Amino acid sequence: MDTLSTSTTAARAPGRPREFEIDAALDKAIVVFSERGYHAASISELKDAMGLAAGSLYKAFKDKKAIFLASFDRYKQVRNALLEAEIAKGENGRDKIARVLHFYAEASQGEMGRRGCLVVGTASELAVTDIDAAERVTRSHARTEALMESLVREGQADGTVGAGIDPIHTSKILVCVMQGMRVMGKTGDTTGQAFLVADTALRLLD
Amino acid sequence: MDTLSTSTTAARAPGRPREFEIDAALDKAIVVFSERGYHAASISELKDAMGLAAGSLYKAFKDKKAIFLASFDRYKQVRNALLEAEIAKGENGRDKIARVLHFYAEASQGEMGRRGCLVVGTASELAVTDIDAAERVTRSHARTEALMESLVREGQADGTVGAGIDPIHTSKILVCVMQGMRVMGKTGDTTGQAFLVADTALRLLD
DNA sequence: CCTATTTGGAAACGATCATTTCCAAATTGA
DNA sequence: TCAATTTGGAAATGATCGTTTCCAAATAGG
Repeated sequence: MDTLSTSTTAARAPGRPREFEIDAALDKAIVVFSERGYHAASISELKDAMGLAAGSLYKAFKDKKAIFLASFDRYKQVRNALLEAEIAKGENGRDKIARVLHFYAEASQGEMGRRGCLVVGTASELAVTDIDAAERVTRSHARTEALMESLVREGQADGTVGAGIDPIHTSKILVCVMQGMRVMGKTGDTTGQAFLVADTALRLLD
Repeated sequence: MDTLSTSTTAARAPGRPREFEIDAALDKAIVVFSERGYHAASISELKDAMGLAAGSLYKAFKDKKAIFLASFDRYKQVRNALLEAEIAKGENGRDKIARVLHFYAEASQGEMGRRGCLVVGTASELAVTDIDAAERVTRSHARTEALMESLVREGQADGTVGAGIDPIHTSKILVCVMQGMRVMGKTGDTTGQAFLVADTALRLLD
């Protein structure tokens, strides 16, 4: 609701001021939702992780689903910011694509890998039964696909990606590879394998 | 437990005989678990879908988790049989790999796509918190990876797959692509796209 | 026919779930 | 200083969950 006012110096609303930061609390909720899933994450667990009383939770959010959707949006915002910072370091189209793949490979390993991707988890557990969750997943996939397509075209323009490949088909398979890496990361096989997958995927750009 | 005795003509156990077939009931449970997930699938929902009373369910299975694991094992058995039948139709290594990718592409579309893959769902929802589920997911991934690796080597031997590619790296990325297709299928985008991904993935074999 | 054993199925069970209620505390505007 | 408003937090609420209990029905062995 008033997420915007946290970044401005707006006149404070009447009443006792909130004693916790919404975004910091959501960052804790993201961990719980990611590794336990939506249904297994109880309010009791969430409030403990977020350091809040149940009453305070329900004053900040309408219900459990609202907590989840806010966590999802926060997750996407944070991850997108990190991803774009990584892409900005790239020198050309191919290098930028490699950085995206490595970004996902990194997230698919160790503790973060076992924790899992909130988008993949939402697609698996909620997309069929909840339209709001499904819309967010669809939007996320579409955005990632559009990003990859633009990077492929950038690579073709600067000569680092083969002129003969199809940007649309290639962006679709790259998104599949990234989602698949996150699935594999949940059972955390031996470290380093995700980077092998990422580097092998680059062959699709030749 | 006595899954074996159903296929033999063993002397019947004492007591009233079971009036339903375990495998047929599990096939119904697979649908519920796949599209709702483990935690959202209630016993009430499962017994309705399986056409059983709760009491009968608990005489056939120890608890909800046992129903799930039996469903998972049944799912893998059925899908593996179908997949191997499809592979058997292939004329060479590359053709067999194409058939595997198309098998997953087909499953990633329409109603079956929305229903989802029980392996992917289990990886997302249960792998972190349940060791029995995690072991099954890991075993499934390992098996699929070994299968793809053998097909890559077969293709290299018969000349339909490039001699220079790494069978291990390539099998890993192919598994990622297949898992990723199943994730994308949950939000069921426009039909036919999964097959484009499958065909594009074949470029990894050149 | 009799006992032992197992199933089918309805009803009951305690536990846990998401959510609400209630009251003291903290703030704003008048 | 005095309403009005909002939060923090503990306790209570009703619903639903997974599971068990209970009894009639159906089989096998003797």
